[in-house]
Amino acid sequence: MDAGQPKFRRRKADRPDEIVAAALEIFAEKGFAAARLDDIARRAGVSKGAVYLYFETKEDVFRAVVERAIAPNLGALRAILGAHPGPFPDLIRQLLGVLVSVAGGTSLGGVLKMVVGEARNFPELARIWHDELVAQALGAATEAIAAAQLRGEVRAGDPRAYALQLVAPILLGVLWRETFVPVGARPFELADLAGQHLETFLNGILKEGVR
Amino acid sequence: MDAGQPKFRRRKADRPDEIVAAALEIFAEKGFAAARLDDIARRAGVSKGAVYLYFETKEDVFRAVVERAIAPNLGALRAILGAHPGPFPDLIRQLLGVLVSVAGGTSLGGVLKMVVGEARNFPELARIWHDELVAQALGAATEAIAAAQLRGEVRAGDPRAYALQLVAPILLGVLWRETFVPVGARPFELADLAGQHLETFLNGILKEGVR
DNA sequence: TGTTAATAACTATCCAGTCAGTTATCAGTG
DNA sequence: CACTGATAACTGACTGGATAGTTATTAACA
Repeated sequence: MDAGQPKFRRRKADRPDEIVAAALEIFAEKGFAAARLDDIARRAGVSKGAVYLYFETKEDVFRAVVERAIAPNLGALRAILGAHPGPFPDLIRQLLGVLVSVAGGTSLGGVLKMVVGEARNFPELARIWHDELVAQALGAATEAIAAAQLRGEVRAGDPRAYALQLVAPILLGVLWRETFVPVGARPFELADLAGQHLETFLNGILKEGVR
Repeated sequence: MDAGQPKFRRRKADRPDEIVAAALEIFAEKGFAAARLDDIARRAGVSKGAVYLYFETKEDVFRAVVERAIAPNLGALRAILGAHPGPFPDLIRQLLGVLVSVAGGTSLGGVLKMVVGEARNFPELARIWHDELVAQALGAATEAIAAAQLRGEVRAGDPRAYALQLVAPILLGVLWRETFVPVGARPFELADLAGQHLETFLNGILKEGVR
């Protein structure tokens, strides 16, 4: 036939990333079980057979997606903690800022949904996410809060719970966007939400007279 | 053969509820797609065929589960709003108390997971949950906060965002329990979390001098 | 022209939904 | 009270369709 375009290109180096990226979209849309490997392959511009050149099983693809989503987020977290801590309110402001930009700019929402939805079916993945990302982020925030308590900036109370309170509205806003906005709910503007929450949270957690 | 125990009992009246209860457990564990109707039937103490005497399709069973989970929660919500509002902090305290007891005593967590995880596959169900429960609860809290702002009790700011901030830590605590506790994470004691959050939130949202 | 990335058609399996047959239950009868 | 249909709740084996995973073959490209 005509030799216009070749039927496919051999691009061994790029395929795995492309497949994982496509899989992220499909998994985030449908969940693990309802996602068809054929769809993932098609979205990656490849045949199903090609997926099996790079991954053993569907579960393997899922694993790659979840693990890949950890690295950049962990990077952002480290970037904050690596910087000099500064006064407590600044640190919190920075943390929320990064959380918002990560939530807005990456597929955190989709992955969050996946992890929540498939935790029971893939406990090792939930564990990986917990151990390598969530627990570390929460732990870092917890330590920062505990340190501020020692310095007398922050009220008494469980610092780990304070850390959860800190991130909860943003994460719930993300889940809201993923879950209810597609069926017509009014979204929460994450930046505004974060701004207001920052005010309220600091106001609520700082000791009298520190402000 | 021996006439010891009959192979089954005819209990038409009780079956639907039993099936829905069993389905809730299985769906909450595995999600919609990965749940086998055979498992649901077995857990309900019945054969798969019997399920189809009472429900048209698997989706129909899922619908029943999600809808059934709305009623009691809506009831609890109405109970609060029906009572005289009282001063703002009392209302908030009450709201959080009910949220915690609902979260602890019912399968809110499992259903929450299901709705989040399957929203894209079942938009009508996400819509039902949003319209009939979530939006109403959030709307009610929003109104209460807006009213308190008018009375000068509460700071300026978006009342809807305040409402989200109010419930976020509890809901995230529930999702934490469902997602990460099974893989070894330390749980958040919901009652303690709510107590601390109540303090922080009120402290952060009330105008100076109101306390 | 040899190597191998990639395809496309195939197989095996799993499971939602069906249905013919079985059995609990009960009203009616002797 | 014992027996007997009649009824319909219930079972379990079956089917059809969908899809995870395999493989024989093709074609890119060095």
